[in-house]
Amino acid sequence: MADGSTPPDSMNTAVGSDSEAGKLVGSDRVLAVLKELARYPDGVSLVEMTRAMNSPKPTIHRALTSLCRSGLADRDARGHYVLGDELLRMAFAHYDARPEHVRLQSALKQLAEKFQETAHYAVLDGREVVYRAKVDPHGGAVRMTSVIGGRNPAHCTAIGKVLLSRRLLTREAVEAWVGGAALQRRTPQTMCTAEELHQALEQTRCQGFGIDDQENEVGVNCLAVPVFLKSPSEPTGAVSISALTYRKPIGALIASVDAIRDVLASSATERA
Amino acid sequence: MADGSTPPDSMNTAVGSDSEAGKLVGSDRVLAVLKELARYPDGVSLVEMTRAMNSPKPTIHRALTSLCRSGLADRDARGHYVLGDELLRMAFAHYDARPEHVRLQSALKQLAEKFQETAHYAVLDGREVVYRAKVDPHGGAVRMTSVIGGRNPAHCTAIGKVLLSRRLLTREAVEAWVGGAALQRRTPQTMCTAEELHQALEQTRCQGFGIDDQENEVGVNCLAVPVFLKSPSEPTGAVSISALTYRKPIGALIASVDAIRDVLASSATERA
DNA sequence: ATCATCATTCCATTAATTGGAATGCCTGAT
DNA sequence: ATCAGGCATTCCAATTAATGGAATGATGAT
Repeated sequence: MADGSTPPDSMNTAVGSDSEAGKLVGSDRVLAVLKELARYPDGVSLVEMTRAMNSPKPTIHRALTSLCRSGLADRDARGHYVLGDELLRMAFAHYDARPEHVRLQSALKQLAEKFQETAHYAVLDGREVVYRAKVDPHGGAVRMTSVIGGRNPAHCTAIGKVLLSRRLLTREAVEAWVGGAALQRRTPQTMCTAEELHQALEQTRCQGFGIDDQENEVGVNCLAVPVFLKSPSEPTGAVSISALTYRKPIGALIASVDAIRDVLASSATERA
Repeated sequence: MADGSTPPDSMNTAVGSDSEAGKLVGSDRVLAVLKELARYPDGVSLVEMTRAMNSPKPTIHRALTSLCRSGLADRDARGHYVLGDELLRMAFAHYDARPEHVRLQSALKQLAEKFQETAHYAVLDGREVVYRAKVDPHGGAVRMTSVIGGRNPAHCTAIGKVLLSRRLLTREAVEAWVGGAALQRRTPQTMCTAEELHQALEQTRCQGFGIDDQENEVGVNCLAVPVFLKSPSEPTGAVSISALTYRKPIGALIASVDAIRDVLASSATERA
């Protein structure tokens, strides 16, 4: 079983391919160690970390010592380094206090419970969406792998499409946004050309909600409606319901769109 | 409304009284900036941070730049610095992956739903308990202010008492643990002497669960049962239900203890 | 008892941090 | 349009801390 440590893969948005990075120094290296440390929920020994960062042992040792001193890291019973309570407290407290979350948490819970599916809130950041809040339903045997702070390409998610639909009004705008690089294909359904995307955005604009019919992951579909936290015209982000296709096909989600809007409306006024 | 920024108070376990700390340097200062940054959910400007840390502007600027470079901090629309998506992703992903959490998350959800009260999992760390997982019930008008990674004195919490009851077997042991410093009084009910505490631990040992009858906060009571994640004899931590006294007095909690144990037992076997 | 592995400490060299001061940039007032 | 004030950003020489190869403890397995 999970004895020692689990050096996982699959992470990171773009920048830091930790291992062989261009030799970071000083504080940057300490921060890189912190980020690497987060990848080992079971803890990691100094030598393992040394290998992962391929840096001399004393350097890593100092970095870890520094992290421990500030409470951002801790050592478990076996002497392995793990993320510290202080870091977790920091992150969760900050998260709980963020205005967008306090205003959406209850709505997301209601949605997750009502539909027994995962509810997300996410914002647009360039060509990707960033998940800012997430509520899982209760009993679910399967769980979404999404994580707060995690990302997905905007063009193949319901949230991305509904947010893009209000920004990319013309075919030219869509083409400019798509830019040189082709859109990543995630599934056979993914829309990978500016033309397809433009069509989809037109439709999204008309109906006022975005859908993702297994365009990001086979077997999962999604419906998203925009959320206006600041301006009444510019959405700050969008809320989505992600469902397993076999249990709740995209048609069922579309049929529920009014119910979703009701939940959002009622828990918005609740605070207003 | 929440225009600028909100420099809060009330935090930290012991060590870093940020503001006038003994002039940290190098990476330590960067980490201190990171911790301070977490206190401003609405973001903070460079000068504000400069004041908060009372350090020269360029230094803080470099620290923040460094944090941004690694994704641990970001800048919002107004140019204010906030905790970065990367930090949140890190913390939440790490949290989700921790063995103790994957094994308890579902049980806590069931407890929170069943009793419509907040369920916690916490471990003992010296004279305090550290909350490691938390699930709030749905509709609740009031919410516990506890945060994951947060702490409370062990002697006035149900979790602390049930865990201590298995470690401090004799009156002498209790006295040694209490040590010189008197136990902090949180409410009129708080047990502040070794004698009182020893009595309470005796009873806790007999009944196999710990209670906190408004000993930590007036109007809130709590019941905790130990959890054995590793060894079958030494508890790794404890799970508690925290309830508002007027809604569910301590007697009601005690009456529910078997139901609580059932939930824990069933979701333990579920994974075994 | 011996060996292997890992954590920790040492210290001269090296290279990065430091912070006072100057500059650039934006916003709002006149 | 112009100016003032507040803020972010950049400069640079002196200083100070980080660096890492090597030595030393600590720990546990054979």
